[in-house]
Amino acid sequence: MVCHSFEAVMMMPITMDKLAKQSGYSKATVSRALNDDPRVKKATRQLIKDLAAKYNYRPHAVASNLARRQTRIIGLLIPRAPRTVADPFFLEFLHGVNGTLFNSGYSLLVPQVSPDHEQQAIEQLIHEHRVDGLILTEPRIKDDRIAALQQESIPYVFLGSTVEPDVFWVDGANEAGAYAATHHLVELGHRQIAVITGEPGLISTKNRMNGYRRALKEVGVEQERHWTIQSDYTREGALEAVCRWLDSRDSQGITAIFSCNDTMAIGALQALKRRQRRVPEDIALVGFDGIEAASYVDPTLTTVQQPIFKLGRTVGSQLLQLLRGEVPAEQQMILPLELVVRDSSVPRKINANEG
Amino acid sequence: MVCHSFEAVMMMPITMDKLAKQSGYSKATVSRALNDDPRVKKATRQLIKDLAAKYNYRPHAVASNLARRQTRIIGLLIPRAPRTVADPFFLEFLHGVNGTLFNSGYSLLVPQVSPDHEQQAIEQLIHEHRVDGLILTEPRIKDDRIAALQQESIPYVFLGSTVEPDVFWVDGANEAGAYAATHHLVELGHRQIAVITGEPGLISTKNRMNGYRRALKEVGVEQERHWTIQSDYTREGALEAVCRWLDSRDSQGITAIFSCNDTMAIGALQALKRRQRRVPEDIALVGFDGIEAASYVDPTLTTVQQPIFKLGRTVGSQLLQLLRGEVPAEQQMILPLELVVRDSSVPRKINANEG
DNA sequence: CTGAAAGCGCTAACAA
DNA sequence: TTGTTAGCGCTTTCAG
Repeated sequence: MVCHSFEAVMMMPITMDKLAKQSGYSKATVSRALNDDPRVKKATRQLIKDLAAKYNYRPHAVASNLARRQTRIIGLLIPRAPRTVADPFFLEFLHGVNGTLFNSGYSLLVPQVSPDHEQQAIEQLIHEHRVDGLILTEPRIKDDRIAALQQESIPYVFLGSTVEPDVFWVDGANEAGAYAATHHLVELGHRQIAVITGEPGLISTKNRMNGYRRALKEVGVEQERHWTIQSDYTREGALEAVCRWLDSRDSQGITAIFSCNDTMAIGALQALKRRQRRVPEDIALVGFDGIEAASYVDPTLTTVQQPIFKLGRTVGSQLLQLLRGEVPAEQQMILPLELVVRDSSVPRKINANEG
Repeated sequence: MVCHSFEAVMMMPITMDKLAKQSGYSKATVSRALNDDPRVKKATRQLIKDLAAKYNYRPHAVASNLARRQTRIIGLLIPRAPRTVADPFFLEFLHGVNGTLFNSGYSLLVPQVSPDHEQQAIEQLIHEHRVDGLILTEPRIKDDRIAALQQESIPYVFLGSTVEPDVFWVDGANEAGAYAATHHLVELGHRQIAVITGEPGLISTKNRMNGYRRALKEVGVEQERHWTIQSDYTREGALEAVCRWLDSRDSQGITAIFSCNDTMAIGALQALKRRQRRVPEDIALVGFDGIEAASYVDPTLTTVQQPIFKLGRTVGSQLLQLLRGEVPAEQQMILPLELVVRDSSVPRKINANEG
């Protein structure tokens, strides 16, 4: 009994053994019938299935998994502190992944990995046979996880492009998206455009910075050192960093900000309000990701919309293919992004958008 | 092999059998040693553990679970469409639950249950031995799930109070919280206070409505029929419902709104903006839950703060106790809530809060 | 303190 | 088309 306070006196759930006895067939045939093995005669299968239904039989998932050498569980490793599963981007992503996998009978395991033990946690998940596959996020420029994973015989897919070749990944078009965002500001006449960066070392951060720089270079502007507001992809982090930046000389002359994600852009919005800067009149602001909150903060946030949910679905189905032993048509997939212009970059009267 | 493209030629992971052979002890002793059974001699245990470390041995979780008749997986059933795992409240709750359980070696399984198949999904999870315990949310006034669960010998805990006695649950003080929120509006001089309701049939909705009505009655105000804006706990739903309501005669004379959750309050905020009503000058607004967004929407949202994360932790630890066969000190727990006054109810100049 | 042996409930060769 | 027979890798009596 799992638990004393629950040891009700109930009939044991019926097992395949009993079902075999009852039906007069062998365990093997019962197993085949229930798994729709074409070798068993249609009539037999029907008979067995009816009996199973009658007895309300359910296969014991753990036993079946042991015999099949699988778990039907996928591990999803999401970013480490200070970010959490409560980051809206990852929630939506998780939702997409979960939908796809659950429909194929897989469940998601979301370990809480402490910052320093990620490597060890991965190894443990794999070696203890807790998962059939892994989804990893936020590849880093120098990413130890990949070398380690390549030692293992387990399929895995990254959310985000990797430096290493031969890795399956799905990503949004970060460089192009950041370019579009910055270019949008340039077209509005801005030249002195600051940037709020995410965690350094992440490939996504690098790609977005590259897009930002390309848009500036294109019009002959070189990014200045003090245009960079270093932050960590969190709202709190950006709120503080932007406040400090506004109080310093670094912010002089700046007329626009590109934020590497929406969460930080929302923090920036708060900082700008505190310091009495009007958005977009004093400083225009563009975010990245397209989380839901971007559409209802005030002013509404111009952003680069990622197909977050679809990223989740795509990652999920790539992994499913690998699990089935298929070779996905594409090893790497880049999904297009779309600039959504709202009030934080274009004053309301011009912008047709509704709040 | 799980997957052809991954059938690398790697050494099979070492099993307990080999470990036994290597150490010269039997499988039984090895198992005991690794599980810290006090019966094995200290020296032996050390020897075996060292060997295990040397060979980088990991117990096979599935095999161990089969023998132990457990899964170390907890099912978490969250609300059905139109709400999703992406609801900020549930994300934070999930985070709390996950933290507690993961530390004790449990993982969370979050099935995507289609609206009509919830009952069936629960039964399946249990009968297929996929989970050791369940966490359920949003008990309903007439809740079929409970009768069904009582047939099963599996521990479960609800987030939210139930009508049925003998059920383990953890809840915030909904009635008192709603009372405090409404009373706050009353104290500000409001008398015609509308309410945005969540899904009918949910106990939480009922409790919050009761608190709202009590605060009104206390000052001799009887709730009018047209003060009720029926919605569904979603932002989109509330946005539309409030727009319609504002366009109708029902809204005449109303000076304040109590929303049964923050997500809908944010929708209401959008609706009020669209219809050019100032908040709080024309209409004051109070939400419920205390999701993060409440602190950064404009105006910032007065709300009843639930200890969301703590609710998750508490539910998790109640369940853990049940799983260990212990009897929790309290079968039902009500956590206190706190009114957080922000700009949506009290004009900025009066309210000391910072944006 | 340790070992032998019997499962846990299902799947999968291999035979028939 | 079906049955027999071994497992999957670990835990757990029951003996010693």
